[in-house]
Amino acid sequence: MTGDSNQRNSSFQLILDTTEQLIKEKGCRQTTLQDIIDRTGLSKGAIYHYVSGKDELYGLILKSKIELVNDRFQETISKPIGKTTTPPLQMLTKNMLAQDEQREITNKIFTYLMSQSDNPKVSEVLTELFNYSVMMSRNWIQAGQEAGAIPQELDATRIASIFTTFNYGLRVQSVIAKDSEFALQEEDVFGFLFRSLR
Amino acid sequence: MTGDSNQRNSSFQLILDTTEQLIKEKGCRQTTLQDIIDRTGLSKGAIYHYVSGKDELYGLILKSKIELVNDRFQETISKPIGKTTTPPLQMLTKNMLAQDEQREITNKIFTYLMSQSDNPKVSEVLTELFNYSVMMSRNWIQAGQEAGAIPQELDATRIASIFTTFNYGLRVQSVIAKDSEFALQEEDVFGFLFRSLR
Amino acid sequence: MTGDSNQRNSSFQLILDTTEQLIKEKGCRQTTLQDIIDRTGLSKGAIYHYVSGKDELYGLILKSKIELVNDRFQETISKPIGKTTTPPLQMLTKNMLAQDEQREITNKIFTYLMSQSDNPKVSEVLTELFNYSVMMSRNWIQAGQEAGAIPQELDATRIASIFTTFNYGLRVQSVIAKDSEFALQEEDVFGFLFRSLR
Amino acid sequence: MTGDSNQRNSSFQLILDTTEQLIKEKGCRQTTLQDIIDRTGLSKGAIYHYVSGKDELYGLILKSKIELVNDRFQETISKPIGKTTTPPLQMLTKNMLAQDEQREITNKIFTYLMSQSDNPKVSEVLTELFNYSVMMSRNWIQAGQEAGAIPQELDATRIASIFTTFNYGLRVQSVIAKDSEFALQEEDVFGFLFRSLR
DNA sequence: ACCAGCGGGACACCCCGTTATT
DNA sequence: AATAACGGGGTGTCCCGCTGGT
Repeated sequence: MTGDSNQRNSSFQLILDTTEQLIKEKGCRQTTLQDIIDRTGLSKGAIYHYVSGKDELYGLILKSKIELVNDRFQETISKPIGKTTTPPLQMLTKNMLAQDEQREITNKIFTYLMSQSDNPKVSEVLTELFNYSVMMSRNWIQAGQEAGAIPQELDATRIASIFTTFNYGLRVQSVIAKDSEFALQEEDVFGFLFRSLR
Repeated sequence: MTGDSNQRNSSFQLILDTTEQLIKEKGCRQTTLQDIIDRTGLSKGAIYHYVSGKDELYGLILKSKIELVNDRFQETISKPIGKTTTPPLQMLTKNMLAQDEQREITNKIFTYLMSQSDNPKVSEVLTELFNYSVMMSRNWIQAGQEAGAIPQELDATRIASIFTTFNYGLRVQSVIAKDSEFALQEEDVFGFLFRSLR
Repeated sequence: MTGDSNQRNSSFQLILDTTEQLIKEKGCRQTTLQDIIDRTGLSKGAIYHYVSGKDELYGLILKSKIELVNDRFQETISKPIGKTTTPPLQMLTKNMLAQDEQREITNKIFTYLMSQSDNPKVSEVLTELFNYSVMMSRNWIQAGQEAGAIPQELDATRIASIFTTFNYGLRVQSVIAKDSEFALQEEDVFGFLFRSLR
Repeated sequence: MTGDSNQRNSSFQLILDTTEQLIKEKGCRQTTLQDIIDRTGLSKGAIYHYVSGKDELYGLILKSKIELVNDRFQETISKPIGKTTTPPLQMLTKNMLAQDEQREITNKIFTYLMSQSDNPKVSEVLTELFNYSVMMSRNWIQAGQEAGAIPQELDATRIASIFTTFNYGLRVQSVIAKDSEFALQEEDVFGFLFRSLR
């Protein structure tokens, strides 16, 4: 009984995990359905049974990644914050500039999907993601306001939009100008965030 | 001789213009070589004679667009600026949020190329573009500083990087969240720029 | 028990009716199992529980349609015929040239199955159908002979074969040359039938 | 020069001939592009270069076959006909009932295309073919009339339409009821044609 | 410099039928 | 009776390189 349920989940999860790994290794465009077939051992039909195509597959992975990040984030802000904004701000800064695997892969998928945004389904996922990001950010700011660390008079939604937009800018930068002499450093980003919250 | 050379140039320009038009109509991915061949009336060989493939072609168009924008920008800042930063800042704001054809098409190509950034040639073009944008922005800020409109003690390069990054964020936003309730408005962007320059 | 049986019948009938409707809307080839699944709300397994595949399903629908037509026909000829052959001949003519939904749909299924006649099961259904048509036609002619409307010396079976063959020809014509200037008109068909029965 | 031209023709012709052979062996539906690729040694791209798909390919083969048959027919009727209609009528009868390879293969392709007649391109080919057949038939009848073998007062076009339609009926019969006890025999068909021309 | 046609390989989408399970 | 998971194959289409001509 659970075996069956696991069987199903395991195939689907296998597709997700395998694809993620392949994206990590080869990038989105270079990862083909054939690659996924070869590595999962599943057939084309089996994969098509779970997802309606590459776009949806990538969208699902991106979503799950984002949700994972958010869960971690929620955990963090649910802990009591001190009087100063500095510690969480620094954490946020690091988050935005992180070059770890998670951010790397979400960036790859994100850029790939952006280039497919003519597709309404894709566009929808992307917009949804943007809104979700803003709302997450707003939650965090409001928590900061309640804790007295961020001025009450600031419009949390606006600041959240600005943060999110800037964050996307950083994502772009990390893709196209990773090694540029002009790439933003931690102190620059921190300063930007700090000034925005005064 | 010049006739011949002009002939070539005109063919080359024809390819560029036609492709741009096609991108406008169908998007980058949907535009095929066959489309370009059909509409230009040129042969595949002729196209490959000028460019090494679709990516390079798109890169060239993007470059030319950016240069065109910059030329206009340079013109603007070469005119004397008044004592207040406001007027040029407002212009900049409008520029960053513009939804006109020029920005639309550069966004399309930009997102397309970003998804191809595994290709070193593409990546190079993109980085070059980023650096170019930062340098342009820096020029503008320095001009502002010399005119006394922007405080001397600000690091022009850093601010330029932040502006450029934010600008890319806005580009992303205009692609994925054009109609989101959270999309940034003119006053938000203006406020952000203004605060950054104090 | 009967409830259960009715349940099954209703599922089976649902499949038949839904498929017929889909064929009417999209044609045979364009109608996919997925369409049937979506519209019936049944699963693939359920469908395969009742029929062995698309071909058999279509065959069943075709058969039921033909039987329905024949039932109506039998009814008609079971009524006493007058001295002249004209009225039933005209009716037959109209039948052969009818462009109504029934004939439309049988034509669609018929042409589809013909293209699958490599399949022995399909071939069998088709041959059966042909024989059935000839026999039906013969019944009618014999009734006419007994009534004295058709000369006794004619070989009913032969005439029936010729009628049936010609009828198939008309089916073909209605599929491939519906609007051709050369398409047969009612008077042509009537003349042909009339001359055959002298 | 001619070598180049031949090279092109030979590839194209190879595709046509190979496909015809495959249809003969496996039938239309069972013949896949892969089969054609394997046997011709050409690539999918090469085939796609010559034809726009299976439908067009089959249409081309059918057309060439029909034209070939017509050429032979034209040759025959260009020879002087005697006073009686019998000899050419018998030839026509044999033609209509022929079970030779030519008729076999045109039947196969014809039935296949009929099942695809939702496709406008296919439909067009089929209608064209019908009209062509009627016109060929009319030519023959008119020749007979001029030679005095067929009564002048008959409407050649009408008779031609009836012949053609009947011929299609015979094609259907040869596909679906080849071995039926009711299948028309030579004498039946001859009788039908003979009576039609009185 | 420019044209023309040929050819190769890859990929995404989609579909049908079967099997394991309940 | 009915479901979900799965296998495998087919088609259309694309991008790009090659060769020979002008």
